[in-house]
Amino acid sequence: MPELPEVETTRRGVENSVTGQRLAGAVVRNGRLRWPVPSDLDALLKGQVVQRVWRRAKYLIFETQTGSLIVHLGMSGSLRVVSADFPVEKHDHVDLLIESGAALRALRFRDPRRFGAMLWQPAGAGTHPLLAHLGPEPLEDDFTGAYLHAELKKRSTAIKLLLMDNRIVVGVGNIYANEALFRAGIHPAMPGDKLRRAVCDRLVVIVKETLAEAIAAGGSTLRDFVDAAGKPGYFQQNYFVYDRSDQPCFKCGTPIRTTRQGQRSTFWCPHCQSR
DNA sequence: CCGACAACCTGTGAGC
DNA sequence: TGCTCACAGGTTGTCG
Repeated sequence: MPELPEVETTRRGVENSVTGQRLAGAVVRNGRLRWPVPSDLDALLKGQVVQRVWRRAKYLIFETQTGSLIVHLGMSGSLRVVSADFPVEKHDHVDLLIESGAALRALRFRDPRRFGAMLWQPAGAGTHPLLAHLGPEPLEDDFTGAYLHAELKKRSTAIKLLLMDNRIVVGVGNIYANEALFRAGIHPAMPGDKLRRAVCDRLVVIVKETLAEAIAAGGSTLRDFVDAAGKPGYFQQNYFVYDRSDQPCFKCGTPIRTTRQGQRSTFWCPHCQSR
């Protein structure tokens, strides 16, 4: 489920419910995620006030006075604000308990595949090894055509794999790598060092636009998902190429082709993405 | 340093 | 229906 737009939508959906709130602790039903959830999570969080909720790459960071809780949604994770007595379902592995007057609420972490993570970092979260060596945020001003061109010059790997390499830029997952390359007219197998500066300028703008559009769409269709009793929805998205193998390209009608790169599915239009 | 790929885990849909 | 297989939005770790 989560690419960067969903993670950012989740952040926006939960931040008002937890910022400035005191935590009553945590309930860990299954701590066997990507890495073990700290066994003393309840004690670590009890009494802490959440000062802000921010995002770095696809990590959500709940900052308190004594440290930061780092949350990753993996492939299938979600976070919702529910009443603490709301019935627990099969893959609801962790509740972060939020004191809010008389009613106890929970920030409930669900993750069927358990590729997600929940880690504690006593100092600033930026010093955590997982966050220490990440490339720029795609939506920030330091992700520029000049920067991308300089990075790609060193590499002959296929551009799609480089776009998904978090040392170069974070937060571009499989869907948006496919979509951005279609929009930019770039063949996904093009070696990185073959992209001219002007093409990099254009690709950077397109990556930003593609992610920003998805965040806007997620925000509009998932507005109340944190309060909903049902499972969180996934925003309706008209993909140009993703998951459209053999279907006609929306621009030229040529059947969309599919292959694998780096053990991930790649979709492209052989006519529109000639270079 | 780089690239290739195995691994973590459950659910779902296609095909037989 | 039920079985088996391939694949799924991510990322780390290991190997050559």
